[in-house]
Amino acid sequence: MKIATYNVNGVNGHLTVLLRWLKEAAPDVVCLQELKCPNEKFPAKAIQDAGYNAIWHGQKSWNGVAILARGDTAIHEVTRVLPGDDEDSHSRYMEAIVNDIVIGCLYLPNGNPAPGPKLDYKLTWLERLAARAKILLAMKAPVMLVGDFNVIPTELDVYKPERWTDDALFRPEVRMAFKTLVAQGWADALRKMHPNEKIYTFWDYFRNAYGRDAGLRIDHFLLSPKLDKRLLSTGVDKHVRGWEKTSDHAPVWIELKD
DNA sequence: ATGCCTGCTTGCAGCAGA
Repeated sequence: MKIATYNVNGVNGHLTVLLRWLKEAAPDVVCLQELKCPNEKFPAKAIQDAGYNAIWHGQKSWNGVAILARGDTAIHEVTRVLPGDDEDSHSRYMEAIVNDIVIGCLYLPNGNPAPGPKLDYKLTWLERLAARAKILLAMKAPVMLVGDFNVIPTELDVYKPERWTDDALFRPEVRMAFKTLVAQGWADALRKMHPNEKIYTFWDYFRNAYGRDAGLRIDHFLLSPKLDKRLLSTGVDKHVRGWEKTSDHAPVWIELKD
């Protein structure tokens, strides 16, 4: 089974690229982030025509997440809210059961400019995620937390670490929160499969970042022990970032033993 | 220190992204 995550940066603005990639990569399950459209504008028909069922939670202009499953595979929605803050109106989390795997699809807040209220929101969100993650792990079920974490875990995951020290993606407290989360018992799938390799999943639109390979690794798969045991391979479809009218992220995927 | 690009808006400049 192949499961992918892709921050599309506008599901309608980049629909052509999404459909082209779906056809090429044929993942069984896909977590999307940054739909940037309200629920009624989600391109459900185009995605269905491409052969995928979908559930989605959008929002006007910003955020938005979706889970897609190929063919007849059912998607059982668990929640579309990350518990812990009734006032939080951002569409950043969806949880569903697909092929007996619990999948948390997430779009973690960026947090910039930092310090400030946006960083505070990010750190609180990370705490809420850690609380949810702990509950999911305790279920002893196959679980994965997947998506755009907006966290650069280590210096190996950024082209020029010294430029990012004060950035909300790389600040010590953010990296520490991520590390603490992983230490609950999760496996960072891409890093685990490729311990010393430079792996990027995002290249900014500025200054020809993709051409210079000035990237970041911020899209992650965290696997519970049961899924970690089934992990076969991982990858980044980097070439997709080079397509016309593309997102600033590339699709990332893992393969699991069925 | 800022803007660089890009997508989105009851838009045509401003915000957010990372």
